[in-house]
Amino acid sequence: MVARKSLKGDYCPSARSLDVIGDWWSLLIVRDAFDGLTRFGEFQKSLGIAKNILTERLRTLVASGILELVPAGDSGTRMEYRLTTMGKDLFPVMVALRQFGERYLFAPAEEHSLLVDRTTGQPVRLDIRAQDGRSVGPDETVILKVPEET
Amino acid sequence: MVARKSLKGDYCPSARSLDVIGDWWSLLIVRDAFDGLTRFGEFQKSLGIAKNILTERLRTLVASGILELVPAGDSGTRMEYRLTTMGKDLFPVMVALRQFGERYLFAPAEEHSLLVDRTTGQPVRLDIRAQDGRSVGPDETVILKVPEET
DNA sequence: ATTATTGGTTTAATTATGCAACCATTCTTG
DNA sequence: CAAGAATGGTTGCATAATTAAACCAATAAT
Repeated sequence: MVARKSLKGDYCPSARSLDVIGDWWSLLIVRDAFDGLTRFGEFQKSLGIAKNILTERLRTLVASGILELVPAGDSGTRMEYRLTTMGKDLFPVMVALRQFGERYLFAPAEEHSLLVDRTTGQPVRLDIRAQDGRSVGPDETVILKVPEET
Repeated sequence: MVARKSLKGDYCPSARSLDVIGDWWSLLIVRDAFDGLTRFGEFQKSLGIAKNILTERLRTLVASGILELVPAGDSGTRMEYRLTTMGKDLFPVMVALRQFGERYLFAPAEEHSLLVDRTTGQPVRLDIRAQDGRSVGPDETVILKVPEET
């Protein structure tokens, strides 16, 4: 392996996102962060990830601006990892993954965790809509490519 | 390494999704498939991925039901890889990744490809809404955990 | 008929990941 | 306040995953 390909320079926004959070563990860490976990040990226990890998991933997520290290409230010098605003904006990605998994990766009767509206307790929906409010799928959209710069 | 951890049995739908498409290349292949690519060589050229890895990933995506092999129209015996219905249902994941990338991973003046409504040419939006239509963010939702079975 | 393209497979080298052992600092508890 | 436990790592080694490059059979083009 020469080096894993970097997609930093790709013109496609999805590719750049995957460059930041597209590895095996990062989105699972982010999921746990959305779930309220903040401490190294919590992530490690929850994910069963090797500690050295967790160290590196947390460092990368902090460097990317998705997590930040803030002093833990418990009157000590310990720190905790929290989602930044940028990190919280991965919410739609998590919801989209969840929706896909719910639909295709569980047996009909199999139970699974559920994302619900805090106030009503009802499940939430994810929609992709045109400006006029129509719901659109992949066949109703086109990706406009930006021509190369000269 | 004993083996990369499998998340098949996780009760969290996001985790199961990541188990299927959470590796480094799969979503990039899916992105290209949404972009209209169908042939082995097209993916290989577009992604710069090693051919043996591409072989394995395509096979896995077919086995997962995200891609299917169909006879290519060009009067030969060659096959092409096409998104299944299940594969097309990854559309929201791709749009969410795109939206995140657009917001955070491009310089203000930097141009990027754009997903637009085919009929109007206007950009599309992605929203997460409660049943009553309110747009909800991470702080307005809770994940209900299914208790362990006894 | 000959050559080029497609769609791979195989091999060897390198990187990434995991596990276990270790360690310094901070908490807790008697 | 001393001693042990918990936290949050680091280090070293073994194994798995990824890569580039060479190779190859079947098809397509000339």
